Amino acid sequence: MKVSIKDIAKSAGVSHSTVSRALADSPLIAERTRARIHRLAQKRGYTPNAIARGLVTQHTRALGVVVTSIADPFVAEVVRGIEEIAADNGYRVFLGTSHDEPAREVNLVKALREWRVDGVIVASSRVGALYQPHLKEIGAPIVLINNQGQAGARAIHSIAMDDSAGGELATRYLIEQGHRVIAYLGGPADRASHRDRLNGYKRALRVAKIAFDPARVQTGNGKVEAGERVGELLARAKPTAIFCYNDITAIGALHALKQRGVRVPQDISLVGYDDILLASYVDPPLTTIHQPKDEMGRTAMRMLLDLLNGDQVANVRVTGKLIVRESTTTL
Amino acid sequence: MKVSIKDIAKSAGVSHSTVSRALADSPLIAERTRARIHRLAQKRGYTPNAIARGLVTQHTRALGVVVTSIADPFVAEVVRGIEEIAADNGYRVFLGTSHDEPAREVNLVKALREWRVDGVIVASSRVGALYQPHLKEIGAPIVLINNQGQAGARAIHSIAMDDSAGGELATRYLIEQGHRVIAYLGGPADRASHRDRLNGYKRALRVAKIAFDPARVQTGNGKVEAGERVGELLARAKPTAIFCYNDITAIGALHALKQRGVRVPQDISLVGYDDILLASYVDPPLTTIHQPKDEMGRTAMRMLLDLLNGDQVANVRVTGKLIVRESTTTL
DNA sequence: ATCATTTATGCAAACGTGTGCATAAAAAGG
DNA sequence: CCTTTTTATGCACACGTTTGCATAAATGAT
Repeated sequence: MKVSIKDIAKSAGVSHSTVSRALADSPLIAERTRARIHRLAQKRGYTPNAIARGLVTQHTRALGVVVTSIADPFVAEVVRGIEEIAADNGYRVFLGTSHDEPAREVNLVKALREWRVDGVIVASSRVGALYQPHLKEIGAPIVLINNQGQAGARAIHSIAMDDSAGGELATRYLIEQGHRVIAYLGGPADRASHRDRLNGYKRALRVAKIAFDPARVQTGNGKVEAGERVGELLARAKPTAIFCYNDITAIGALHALKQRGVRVPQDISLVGYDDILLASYVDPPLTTIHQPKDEMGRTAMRMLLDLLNGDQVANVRVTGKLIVRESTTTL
Repeated sequence: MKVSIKDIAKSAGVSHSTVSRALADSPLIAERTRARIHRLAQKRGYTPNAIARGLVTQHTRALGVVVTSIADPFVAEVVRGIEEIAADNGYRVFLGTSHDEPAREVNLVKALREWRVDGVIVASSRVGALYQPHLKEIGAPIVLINNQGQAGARAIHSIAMDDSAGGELATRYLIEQGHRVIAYLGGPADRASHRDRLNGYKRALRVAKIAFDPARVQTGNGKVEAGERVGELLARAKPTAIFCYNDITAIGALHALKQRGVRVPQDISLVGYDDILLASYVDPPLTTIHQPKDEMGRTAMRMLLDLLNGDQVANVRVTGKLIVRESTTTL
């Protein structure tokens, strides 16, 4: 049986309110008794009960963090950033993974409501149709990371990568290296990040007055297989450079190209996206767009803290940085 | 303001106890009122307050999961497994990361006590000297994953990789491929997993009647840099094969070898450990020891469930599987 | 119709804290 | 020394549930 505030009150011969105040270092309590009670609590190994405290104070100092899959390295980095700042500010993190399964999603939201979390951060690649309405019912501030939500969803705070800018950055770099026939080996057609990166790609072409050719674009699933299907794109578009939806896709492409004897970057330049750990260790190391993952987590958490503090916060849009490695060369 | 059990009691014209029982589908309540109350609760958007419930029932259905770093792909997979089973059984997971920093560790343990979690899973590469005694104070069942705890620490449940068997497995394989001069590019000297893998390495040599030569062993930090220092080992021991502490180290070695024109596996064979995702996508893909990461997480969680259920549980020891890829060849 | 059961509901205490208000004790002011 | 102010403590209620026990209503048995 855990020792409670009443137990130590009895030992000290005071009321439990005095103990409560003493432990909270309230100025109402005489220094002598305060010290005495602290010592006693220490000796008895007293630990305050966050449950009981939460019940009366009406806040829990607990946060919900919901992600699709913690096994995704991108997500893991983000969560790392969140947890770091949360811990530093005395908040606890409830982790929930949805795996994009509706059943798990509703379960998760229910749990967060039941626990009366003070705030929520969602780092879900897809904030489902089902999800969004449920979310606001939680009745706590919410920060979305990289949400795919339509712009219409206001009153919800978010921090997002500027995928459009990233796509443009990557493409412009290739153009500056002298490339003119640049292909885009994209991701899932229904994903906003894919569409935005594609838009950036188009914009860069437009600026450079290069005509956009749909034959130079191919969609994929964002996994290795998508990259391994680079052959079709090659045959159709005969590009000198390929901008890939993400590093994983680029690595798949690298694999396929190597097998058919196409050298990277001598024969073809390759640009990825995300800058996952892997990117610097494949051969050749990938030129890519770096996403500041843990920094995004930290920023999201800081936004949430401001929100909890009642402050106004502006949505944040971060731009990726181009990391030039050895998978690209001048033409 | 959230709607409470009393609010809907008032609407229904019954006492709050009746509502409580009705919502819990107690047989004490007449079917008619039960249904009526359920409808009402639904309409008013009632969500039970887990805090209040926890206070009276004395259990929270919340678990603490403490890890060193969620950004470690190994850990992430384990956590994924834990979370999956936990969620399926109606348990919530508090995630805490220690980063091997004592200050964070004590903070974490304190938080877990305060929250009165029902159980704890620790997947920390190092369960510090500081840590262990604090842990038992939590007063909840604990399952350790891959704990470095000395065997003396009984009454604590654990699931662990048999690192010794894994080290032997890897080394034996290299021997079977005809290698005789095999080096071990190890991890941190104070880590049990390092020592165990080293022991396995030695045992395999002994069985094959190959003399153990300390010059063929080098410690590292388990990160890429450790692998990049493979040059020293090469110069000193001139091995035909290297068994690496983990895949990350192996990848670093791969890099360094490539830079100095040493071909893998033609000139030297390389074996990793862990089978992280990365392992199959580097060039050449790594031969390695596969650790069933998410399965370990699931098993740990099931052990904890048994413990919570008052059942007796036996410690588990799992053995890794050898995955042969292209970084090794016969001599 | 009367009493004994069964069934359905309400009462009240408990979980461990925080906190406004009352009050006792001590200090200050005259 | 008496009143006023300050200082330190206790009382009691609240937070939202669950649950043992009492009780009222309904049913059944005779």
